[in-house]
Amino acid sequence: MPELPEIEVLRRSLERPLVGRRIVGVRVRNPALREPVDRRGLGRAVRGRRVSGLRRRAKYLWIDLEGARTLVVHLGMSGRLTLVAEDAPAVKHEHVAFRLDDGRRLRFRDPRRFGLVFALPTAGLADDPHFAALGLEPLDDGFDGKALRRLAGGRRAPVKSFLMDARLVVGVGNIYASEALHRAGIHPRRSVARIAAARWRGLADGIQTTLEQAIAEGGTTLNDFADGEGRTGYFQVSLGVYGREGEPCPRCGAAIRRLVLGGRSTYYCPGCQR
DNA sequence: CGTAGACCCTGCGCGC
DNA sequence: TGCGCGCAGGGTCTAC
Repeated sequence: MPELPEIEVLRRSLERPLVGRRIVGVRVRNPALREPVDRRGLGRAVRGRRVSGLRRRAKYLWIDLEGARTLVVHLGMSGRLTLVAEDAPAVKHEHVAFRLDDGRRLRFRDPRRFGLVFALPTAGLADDPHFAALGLEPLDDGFDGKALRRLAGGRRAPVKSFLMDARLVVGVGNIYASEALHRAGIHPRRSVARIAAARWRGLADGIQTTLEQAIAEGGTTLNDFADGEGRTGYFQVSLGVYGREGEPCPRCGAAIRRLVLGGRSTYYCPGCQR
């Protein structure tokens, strides 16, 4: 479900309603996420604290709290974080819920339970194992062709696998890797050892443009992505290749193909991606 | 070291 | 209507 644009859309949608609110209670209905939720630790870290700000790092949402704590949420594949009325009945797979001081509830729902919910001292975020080894943020200054080429030095992996390796570049998942490569005109299986400097520049641009457009369009809603207020995105309409096997390429008209790379479906245009 | 594959889990759509 | 299969936007771990 969620890649960088979806988490960024979520962050922006929750900023207004959450900042200044106090978390008055936490309910963990099922702690069996990708890593077990620490009931006591989570409650102690967040109960009674006011939200001071929301940040995004890679595909993680950082909810900063007064008192130097940060609530970390990762949506995994199927996670959703939405604000609902406090007395709204719990839904299936609502594993964690945060009660707020304004009569609303922040609901974490995640059928596949690949997501994460935990809290840390804010000062310790950078050193936490979840974040210490993360790669470049594509929307930060300094993300350009040069930086990518440097990262690729000595590697031979297919460029799509390279883009999806979070130790190198963060936030680019299965949809946007295919989309950015299509925009840049690079074949997903091309080895990073065989990409010239000018094409690295085009790829860096393609990644940024794709992610920025997706954010502007509210993210991609294939099945059920929605922001914090339940609004769906519409970037799926702008997808050039993802999920479009057999359809004509919007740029050159050739039939889009699907292949499997690293166990993930990969879409590309044989006409304009080399 | 870099890379490929298995695995975690539930739900959905498809063909039969 | 039901069943089995393949597939799904994440990340981590292991074996080579």
